[in-house]
Amino acid sequence: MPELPDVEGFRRVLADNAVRKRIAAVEVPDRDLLRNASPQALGRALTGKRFREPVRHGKWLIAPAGEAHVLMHFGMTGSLEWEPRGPRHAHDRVAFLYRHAELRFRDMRKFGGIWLANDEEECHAITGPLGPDAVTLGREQLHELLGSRRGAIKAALMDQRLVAGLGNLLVDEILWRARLDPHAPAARLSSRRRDAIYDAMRETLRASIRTRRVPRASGWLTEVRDRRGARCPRCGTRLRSATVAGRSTRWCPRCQRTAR
DNA sequence: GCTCATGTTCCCCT
DNA sequence: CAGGGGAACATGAG
Repeated sequence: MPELPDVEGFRRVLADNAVRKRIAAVEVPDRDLLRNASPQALGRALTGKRFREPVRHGKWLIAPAGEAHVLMHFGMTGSLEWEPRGPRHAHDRVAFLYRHAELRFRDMRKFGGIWLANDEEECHAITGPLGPDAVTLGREQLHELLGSRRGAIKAALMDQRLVAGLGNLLVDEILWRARLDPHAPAARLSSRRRDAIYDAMRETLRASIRTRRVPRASGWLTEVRDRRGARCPRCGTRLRSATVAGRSTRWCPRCQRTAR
């Protein structure tokens, strides 16, 4: 699931439940998910400490605790759950134990992970270069970023170094709303087109964050995109399907144009 | 059995 | 250096 709206939801799970409470212990049912620290090192860094206010940047969640920062990335199937102590889910890979509950890092496919950093500099080294977060991105900022970008608009919006937080579903949804072909060259889009992308991004993010995920809502591309022979919710034209920017892509050949 | 999956990284090309 | 394409990672679901 995890795109920006999901991770924003996980940030709230941590912020609403686990912040400022004493971490009693850390348990690691699957150490594969600890990417740069041993279970012992994670336990030493966090036991007896408390998470402070977590920050989300794109699809990364960063929570300071004690002298350390815990970084989480959720890959394709990760999530963060606050649950009473008791039997864990088979895919719980790391558990932060509290007095009466646990914060559980769950991840079926194990593409996600948890990192430990000592300072901000190490955080940046772990996340790699990230563009401005999609939620706080300004209209003019988007225009500037796209202006110097070669290649398809979809590839540009998916590139975390350019804009952080947009994933495959969101980008297809945004381009569908903006009526723009995913293959359209990112640079030299008309100001009208860039405005349409920006407005579609704002609205899609707003609605998705509210539901804590990209909804498969009526009137959205997401509602139909995985059906064979799916039709455009707007005009009924059969959707096109192809790999763009390395990802499965759906778009409407009638309402989404390449033209500037 | 087969294909595909909301992410990232690495390798090889152009 | 910038981008594109493909494979790999691990584990299902249909």
